[in-house]
Amino acid sequence: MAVWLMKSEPDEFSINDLKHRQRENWDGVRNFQARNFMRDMRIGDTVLFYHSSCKVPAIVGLAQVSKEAHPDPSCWNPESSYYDPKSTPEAPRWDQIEVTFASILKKPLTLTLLKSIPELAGFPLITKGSRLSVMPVEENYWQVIKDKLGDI
DNA sequence: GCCAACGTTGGC
DNA sequence: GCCAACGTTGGC
Repeated sequence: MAVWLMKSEPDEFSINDLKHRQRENWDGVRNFQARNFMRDMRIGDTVLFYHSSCKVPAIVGLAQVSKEAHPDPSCWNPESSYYDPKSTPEAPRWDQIEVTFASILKKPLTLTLLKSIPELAGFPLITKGSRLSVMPVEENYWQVIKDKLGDI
């Protein structure tokens, strides 16, 4: 079973929003690398929910993949901020997955903390300039992070 | 196929 | 709000 990390701006969609809704389509991903990672996701995979572009960037909760990749209709909607005229229903370019809420961490794992852990050097989230919004969490990194999750 | 220009991400 | 880093676009 794989583990992934997904970024969301809490002003747009936070872990609390996910808790209230329980399930949510993860749409709007408009980066090929991130999309390809989503295509590798399988039902039941663990997702680390990360708050980005906010006061305290951090892993704030856990979720599970509950639907595998399928076309993201927001790219066909001219009203949507995710609209992409290059994607058509005949030739879908972008995919979404669905995640289901699992838990909110009692203590978020802040980016500052994660950066201070030597074993996490090389983890894409903390390498300089990395802007990937969806990334795999390799087994060795997952073991380290899991240790820091505490009581969930 | 190169690369400059541009837009976006996201930490600070 | 700034700006470094990166991805994408489009002219050539």
